Amino acid sequence: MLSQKNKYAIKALLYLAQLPKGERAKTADISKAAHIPKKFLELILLELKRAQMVASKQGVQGGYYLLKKPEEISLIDVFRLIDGPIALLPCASLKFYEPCEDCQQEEACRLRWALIEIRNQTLAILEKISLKTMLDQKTEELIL
Amino acid sequence: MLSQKNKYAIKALLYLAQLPKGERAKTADISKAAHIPKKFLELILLELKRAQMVASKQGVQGGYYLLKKPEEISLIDVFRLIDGPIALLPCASLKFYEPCEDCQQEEACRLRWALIEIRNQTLAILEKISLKTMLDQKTEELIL
DNA sequence: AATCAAATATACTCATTTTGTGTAAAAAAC
DNA sequence: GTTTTTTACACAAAATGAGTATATTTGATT
Repeated sequence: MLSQKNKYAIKALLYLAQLPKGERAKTADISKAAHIPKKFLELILLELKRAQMVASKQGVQGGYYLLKKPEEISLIDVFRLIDGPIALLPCASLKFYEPCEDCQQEEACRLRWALIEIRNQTLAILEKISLKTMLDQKTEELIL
Repeated sequence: MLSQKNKYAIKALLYLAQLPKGERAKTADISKAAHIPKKFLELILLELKRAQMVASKQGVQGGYYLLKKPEEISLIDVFRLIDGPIALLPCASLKFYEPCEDCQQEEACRLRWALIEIRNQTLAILEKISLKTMLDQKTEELIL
């Protein structure tokens, strides 16, 4: 499951992505528009800033803005930044690999095989979905 | 991420799936073989039993055994039973649907669209992986 | 029927993570 | 130099995860 924080992060990024070129948004505005607790949002935006996804100006006309194009920020980047590994267990993770404590012979672990398969497929999906993709989506395309 | 419990559940099921026809396994054996705390395992097996995946006999020659064929139990069944929804948010879930509290117009939520897309793809993968699939896997097939 | 191994049920503990809030300082604009 | 906004750090409440403890029930074997 997506953490609340991750959900907030994506919503905030989507908000920034919709901003007219050159404009900035203050946390108060994002907070109100996306229903995100203001102080919590500030924390999240800082993380996004450290990851070079957004930038900010302080002061009266300040605020946050995207540092990359909407098509250059994909869900996978946000997920990894906020929630960490994509894989369902660390032993199957690409970027956050850690062996299982008890695992005797990792190579032979049936579960790990399955989880790596799942991870590979998930990566492929997540890479494809960018902020732009999300904004361009039409209701009709949705198959529920 | 997969909960520890879910991981244990799958490992226990794999163990049962490898058992010679007609044999039963006691919790102590599964616990030892798969490195699962015995009491915790009993809890998990009970859940699997209520879900009709396994059955048990009490008494001296008792133990647990699979109630279905290995090809009839897929990861999706176990995941849903133990960890709940597959979707990354409840608003995108098929079996555990719940609207977001703050969501004004769900139909227009960009994030939800993406999450439903992801869920659909994930479901497809998880349905395909059964206990049998996992046991049949060969090391060479693994693309890391 | 007595005994013993094993399953079942319930409640509880403990640690960690998540989700925030509070306070204060620094930066920029005017 | 005052206002507005970001930044930094510390703290706290709440939820969740992981596992334990204890007691009871069931069923096969002797």
